[in-house]
Amino acid sequence: MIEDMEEKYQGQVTYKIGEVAKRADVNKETVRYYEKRELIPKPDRRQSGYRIFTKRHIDQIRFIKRAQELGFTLSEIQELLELRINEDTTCSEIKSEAQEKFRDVTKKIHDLQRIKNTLLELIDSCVGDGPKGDCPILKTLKGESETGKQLRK
Amino acid sequence: MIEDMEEKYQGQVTYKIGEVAKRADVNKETVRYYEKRELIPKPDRRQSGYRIFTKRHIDQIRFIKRAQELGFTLSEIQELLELRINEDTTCSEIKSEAQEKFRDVTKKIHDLQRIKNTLLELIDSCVGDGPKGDCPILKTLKGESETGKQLRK
DNA sequence: TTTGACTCTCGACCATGGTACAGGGCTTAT
DNA sequence: ATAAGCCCTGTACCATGGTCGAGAGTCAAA
Repeated sequence: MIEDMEEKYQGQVTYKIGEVAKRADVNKETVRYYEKRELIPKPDRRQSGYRIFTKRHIDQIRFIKRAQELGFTLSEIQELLELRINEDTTCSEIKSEAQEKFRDVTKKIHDLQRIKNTLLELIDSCVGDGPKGDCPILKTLKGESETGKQLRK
Repeated sequence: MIEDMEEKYQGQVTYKIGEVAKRADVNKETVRYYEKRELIPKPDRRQSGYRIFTKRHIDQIRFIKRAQELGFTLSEIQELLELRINEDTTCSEIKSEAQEKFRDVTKKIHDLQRIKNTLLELIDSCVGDGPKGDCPILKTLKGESETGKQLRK
């Protein structure tokens, strides 16, 4: 057991939380939050209680951020990280996670496309003058028109 | 002032919350939630405290559900409903709300499309055999490859 | 009249991804 | 040695859109 954690990092570059946050471009609170959610390895502590971070931590936070940009949720990222840690994990398992996400995203685009088309129809159907009484958009939302029927899945 | 609300609805079709929920295809709790959020008019009460709903309420909940399908949030729907109530509201105001939503949706589709393309690139770059050590997907997430640079906005 | 199904309120809880204190304790440069 | 500027924990809070349960009261059919 190493008692003095500060000794363990002699000669290594370490970071305090503020530095980590800046380098990974996140909020300090976010770093603590990721630690709590076990998305990054639990950092050692100085005797004062200060967290001792290394480059690994920064890299991992960046990893998380990139995966988020790809639409992975934090829970999914957690799975991804577990795969990464597990020695037996194969490339194909990671690939299939990515494929599943791809399918999710594809579906989401489809749904939005449907919504977009309906909105467009509504907008086109509305001349845009006169009082709201005759507004075809409201009529559709009320379920009074033909177009409205398409809204129901 | 009407003291006996039950009298007020003599000869009219009224509904209790369970019936409303069934007809509008939502949870009873959702109906109460909408009332609390002022998305539906406050129903009168019987002497027992039971809510008295009419067809108007059911229609309005359906309106809300349709608007949700179009990607409006409850807050936006609230605005829409306020427009509807306001006598001075014109058709063109409603139209421009719809247009704004259309722009939102279009942007969201764009973002997702970007994500989808990146995922596809990643998937294609990975042969899918061998250990995870060389997995190009992980490498990209780690920021080790060229593709990774595209991930950063 | 009894009994089962319904309704009431109120507060807590769910997931998601954080943010914002308060009230302390360190650290570091001057 | 002192003060600014870090860091710590813990808790509460933000938006979003609900859901659930407890404990009590009501309604309606047999």
